[in-house]
Amino acid sequence: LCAYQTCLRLSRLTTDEKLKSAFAPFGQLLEAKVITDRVSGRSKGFGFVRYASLEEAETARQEMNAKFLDGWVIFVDPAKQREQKPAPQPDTASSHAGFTINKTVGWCG
DNA sequence: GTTGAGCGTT
Repeated sequence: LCAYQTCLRLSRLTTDEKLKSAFAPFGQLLEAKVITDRVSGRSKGFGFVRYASLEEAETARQEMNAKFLDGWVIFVDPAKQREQKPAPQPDTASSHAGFTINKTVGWCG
């Protein structure tokens, strides 16, 4: 992975600009987004920020965790990937030696 | 004008 995502629990008054301006000086902010409700179009009360390296995310976490933002103490936590990995199922093809038919796996070209 | 233990529209 080339980026570290961070989940933020913040005030409803906080917007993307406030989030970006609040977490920008701590590192290279690749993405700063406040989750808003699709129906009401207002903030859900949390957002996400993505940094280019881990130390930047750690610095932002240590500097902005449990700090005041828009009159509200926010929480900074590592976020889970939105794209969860498909399932790293172990291939049992090589386990059954002898019964393995020539399965075409790994044809990248 | 509302708020808090958790996770998002590409």
